[in-house]
Amino acid sequence: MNKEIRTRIAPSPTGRMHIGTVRAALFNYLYAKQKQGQMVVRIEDTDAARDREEYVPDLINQFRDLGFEFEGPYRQSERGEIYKEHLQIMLENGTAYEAEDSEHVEGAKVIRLKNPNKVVTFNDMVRGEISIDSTDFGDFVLARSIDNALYHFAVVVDDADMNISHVIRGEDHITSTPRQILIYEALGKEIPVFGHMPMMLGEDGKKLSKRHGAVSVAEFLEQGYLKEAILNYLAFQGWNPGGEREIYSVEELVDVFDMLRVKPSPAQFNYDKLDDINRHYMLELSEDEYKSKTEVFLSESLRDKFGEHPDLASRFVESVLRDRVDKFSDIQSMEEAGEMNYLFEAPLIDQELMSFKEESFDDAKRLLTQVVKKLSALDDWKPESIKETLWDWSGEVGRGSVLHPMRTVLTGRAQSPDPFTVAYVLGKDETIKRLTLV
RNA sequence: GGCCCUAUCGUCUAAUGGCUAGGACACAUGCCUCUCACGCAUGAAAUCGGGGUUCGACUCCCCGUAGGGUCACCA
Repeated sequence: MNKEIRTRIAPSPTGRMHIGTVRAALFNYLYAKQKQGQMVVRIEDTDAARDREEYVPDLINQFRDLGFEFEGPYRQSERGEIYKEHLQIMLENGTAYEAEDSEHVEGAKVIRLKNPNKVVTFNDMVRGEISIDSTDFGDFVLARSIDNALYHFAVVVDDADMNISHVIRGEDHITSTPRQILIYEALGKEIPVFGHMPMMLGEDGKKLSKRHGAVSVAEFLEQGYLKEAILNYLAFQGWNPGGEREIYSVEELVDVFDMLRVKPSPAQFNYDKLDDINRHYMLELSEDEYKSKTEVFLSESLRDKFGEHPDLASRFVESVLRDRVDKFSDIQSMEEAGEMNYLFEAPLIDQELMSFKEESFDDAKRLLTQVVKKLSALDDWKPESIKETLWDWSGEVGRGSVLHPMRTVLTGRAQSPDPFTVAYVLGKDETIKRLTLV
């Protein structure tokens, strides 16, 4: 019979959840889920000096919000007794011994492993056979004292106790795997299968850090990336299903995921690619979802205006924002760049800006008078019908001579959406009013 | 430095001994257009180097080189 597949993700509460942790969790989750197994979450908080209690809820809530189902969370800080029992086993069977502590504090003893000094070999799911001589790390310390287990020991005891069948983690743990195998052997526990996924680097190939931009999931979320996009992107860092399709939901990934296709080489983070995938998911958002997420990124005053003019806001979101936004924080940048100023306030007339090429202000004025006349007769106020009304005629008199002044009068900007869209967004009355003002 | 891992377009990657080395992002050009964005089309762009093995190597082996990881009484 097949043993149940159990994986685990074991973060330390030393900061907000790192995007790399999310990726590790995702791979563990996909693997377990696909095999009808279970992923357990364990908080590794045995380092009182660096751990901060305040990060624990963030870690757990983040996993939940991202949609991972898991067992736990367990906390190492609550498992001292179990470590103690196992330490005793090793002390008794001679695989560990007490030794003088390095600070030579009176009466203090640390517990060290009695290293068999041999070549340890294991079969890594992504890299194949790896052999390392354990002599390299000597009789390393397992615990500061019988009541104070250290990382490597706690991890092994926990993984064994929680029946973890597959340890999927970052490549930075490769060289510590033999140490842990030694502990499994000393304890007489079954050794799990290891799989070391490649590191995720920053865009310059260096370790992903603050200076590359966002590094915690929270930051990505705050920038307006959708969690579906983040997860989809992360799945493709170091893995892919082999085809040319790149958009997969987590549910779909569960079906196609394959640990054996995980690449051994490190991947560099690429914000442009993330943006592209995010845009894809944003396009799938309903009008209401899109609009309410948009409002979060608006200034208070503009948000109020949106509230006062819900129809105009909806038209703007659907016909302007949809095409121009990769992530919701782009909306913030757009507002700051003044790209939304024209929505609720007519821009000042700028004769120079209004003039198309070498044409005069009076030419423009004369043409706009005709635009007003044509549009006034239009009842079906849609971008397509507005365009239809002006298209052929403007072609005859010079398209730029008509559209350029029209657009600049409406928006006050050298660059903006096309005049048909803008007119539609502003509404018939406001459009006519602005065009007449000239 | 010792040990370990890795190496295909700028980036993410496909091709698990057999095609003109494929796709996506980014980039460039063109089309759409008064501008910007979207969209569409086209293009440029890679097997780190050297030896083997083989009828045949991106693919397997060895040596270099480069990058990364790890060497705690941190996790």
